[in-house]
Amino acid sequence: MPTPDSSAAERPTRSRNRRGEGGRLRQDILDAATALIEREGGATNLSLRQLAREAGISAPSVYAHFTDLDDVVDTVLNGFFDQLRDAIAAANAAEADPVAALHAGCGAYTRFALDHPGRYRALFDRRPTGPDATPSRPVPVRTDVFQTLVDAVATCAAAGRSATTEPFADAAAIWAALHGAVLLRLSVPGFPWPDLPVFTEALVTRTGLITD
Amino acid sequence: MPTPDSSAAERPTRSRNRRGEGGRLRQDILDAATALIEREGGATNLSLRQLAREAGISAPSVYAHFTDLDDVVDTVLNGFFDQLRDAIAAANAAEADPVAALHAGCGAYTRFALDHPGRYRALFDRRPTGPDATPSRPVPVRTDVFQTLVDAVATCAAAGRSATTEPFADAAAIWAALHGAVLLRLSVPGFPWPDLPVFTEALVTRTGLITD
DNA sequence: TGTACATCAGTGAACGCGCGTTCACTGATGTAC
DNA sequence: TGTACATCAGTGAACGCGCGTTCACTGATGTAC
Repeated sequence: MPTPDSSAAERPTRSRNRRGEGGRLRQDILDAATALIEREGGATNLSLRQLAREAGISAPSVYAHFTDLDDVVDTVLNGFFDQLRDAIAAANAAEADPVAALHAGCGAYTRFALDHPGRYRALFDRRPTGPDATPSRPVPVRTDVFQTLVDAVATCAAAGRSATTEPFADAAAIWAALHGAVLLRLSVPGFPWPDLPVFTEALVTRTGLITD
Repeated sequence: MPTPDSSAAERPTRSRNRRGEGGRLRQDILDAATALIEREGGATNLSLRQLAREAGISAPSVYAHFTDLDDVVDTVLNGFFDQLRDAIAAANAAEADPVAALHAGCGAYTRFALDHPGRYRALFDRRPTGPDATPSRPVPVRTDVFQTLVDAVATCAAAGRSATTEPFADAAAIWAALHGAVLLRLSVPGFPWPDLPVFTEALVTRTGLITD
């Protein structure tokens, strides 16, 4: 019995798709990218060869389905944004009371981030596209995800449950607070952070000027 | 007149230090790292050769003063933490009124972040050091910087100007909100963010349960 | 004052590596006759 | 039903590049005599 050849792990292990089913590799590549982003804690430093290895194919095979590594990442990130938006919307819709709905949506937001830290980081880890900077990552942050939050705050205000006079600004404040709360937890893991749900609820109540 | 040789730009241009002044290169390397981090918007992807190019020296020269690229980055980041802490402390100390002092400190925090986005990102852009992850960046976040904030909140509470019953937790909430506010601005530059000073003040007032 | 020498600051070439991308190719699968 | 062929999914080798790190070196500066 020969010792396992470590370079064999680099060889494609995947069995080929049947004719007409070549499109399945596309999904496999996206799944591999997701797994890799989650494992690496972000999309920075992701390489095409690493992705191919994860998917069990050779590097050039990626080009049959995507123009670029950026193309893969763009597609994956858009899927993440959809997942996040859907999670928030579902949590929101499950509560009849407007304040409970707001809290539920925000809770879903932070839960998504802490359950999938790599995904969450990848969504917001953009380099500035300044004059000198390389335009490496063109996908903008999908601000439609944020709209759910504005609506939830506005609904609270309409029901007389929030003292806000500027739902947009206050929703932005909540968003910022949620973002900071989860990112700091990820960046400073050794810190004695308070319990997240309690923390989030207090934060939303105060920042959103929620009243009983 | 020969056309400028583009590879000549890669050649070291720096004039050598005199004997006994070799330590000056150390500072030049740190300055180059700072410039590069600021220009690149973070310390991720910083390379030793790029650093040497920026400093006008050859790559191996770095080893005379640092064990590693990580060693350079660690040193620079610790300096950034000092700058941030000093900026907050100075703003804090300039105000006699405890609430004004808290606001001033928080204002200094967000100003530092937006004035030096690359520096700020570098401070908090840590990859998780999980089982599979490479332990590439060992510098922990310097939480002593955060202590200033806890003290400022506690001082407000002692003066009866904050309704907080948990200064630590509420200071953590303020920190998270500040962090999110600046990072989201950097990550989502196209968004119609409210004016930062106003935003920050409202955020601190609400999250810190500040009273008049 | 002159000179041989030690030291110091830093260089340049070289190594092996992983990368993105290209190109000609292979061989299994399905199809036309 | 059998067979020649087109297509499709994917490979493997090769390229030039930037990287971290090593090593022997160079040549200016200071020092001992």
